[in-house]
Amino acid sequence: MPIPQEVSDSLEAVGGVPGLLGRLPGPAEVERASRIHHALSEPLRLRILHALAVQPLCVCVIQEIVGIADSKLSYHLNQLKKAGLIEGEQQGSWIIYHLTPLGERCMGVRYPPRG
Amino acid sequence: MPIPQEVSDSLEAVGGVPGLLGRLPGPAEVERASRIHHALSEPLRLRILHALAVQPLCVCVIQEIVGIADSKLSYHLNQLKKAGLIEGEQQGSWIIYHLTPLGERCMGVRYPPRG
DNA sequence: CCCGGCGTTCAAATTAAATTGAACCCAATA
DNA sequence: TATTGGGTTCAATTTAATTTGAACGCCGGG
Repeated sequence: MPIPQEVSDSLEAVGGVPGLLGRLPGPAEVERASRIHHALSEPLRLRILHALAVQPLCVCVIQEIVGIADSKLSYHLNQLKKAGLIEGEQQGSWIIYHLTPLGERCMGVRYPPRG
Repeated sequence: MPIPQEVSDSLEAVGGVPGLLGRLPGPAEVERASRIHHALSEPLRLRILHALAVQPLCVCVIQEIVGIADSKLSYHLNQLKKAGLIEGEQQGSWIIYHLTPLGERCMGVRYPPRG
């Protein structure tokens, strides 16, 4: 009795472990998704993204919204940028950040409770 | 000239910073989402979820699929469980893990490049 | 009852991420 | 060109997450 019937039966149907392995996404796709999720895994960064989902904002206004030190904010903005979720355009003295298309798609996903 | 026109104009339209703050989700919702994203932020865990999206599996089969030490696997399964993405049912000697409804919804979301 | 397989738990060590404050760069303005 | 406001960068520290291996608990078969 190697493994439970319930498992081995359906595992047969997909070609065993090798068959199942063949159905999994490749490393590149998995790592891309994990990087995006990691960027989204901090409340502070989610809050920034929600604000930018309303409209583009310069750093000083984002700072008012989240209420943290400059360098900390800059760090998190950079994390979001590296993940491809936001971009910043220089406008004179200011840098105006906005969501990228990827960022917008991410903000469209919701995780309601008991789901 | 406090902040850029482009920003201040649209900011006016939503009621300034206070108005924008009112549009943001509350802390509970944000923290819930961040916990889910954190669980999804590791390639190993994503791989496990993809496998479970094909069919329920006992730990020993998951172990074959991901090829890591038992205790490490157990740690990551527990992270996924705590995030509400998977559940395990004891079947005799084995524990069979499966996606929760939330887990299934999460696996339906994709992040293709250049999006 | 004892033993082996299946999986979890625990504490210690490692590694990764976030925070902090000072220094810095750049553009605008006097 | 000196100065100020807006943001970033850097190195050092702190904190959080992951890894590792040994010990443990549970169930089922001799």
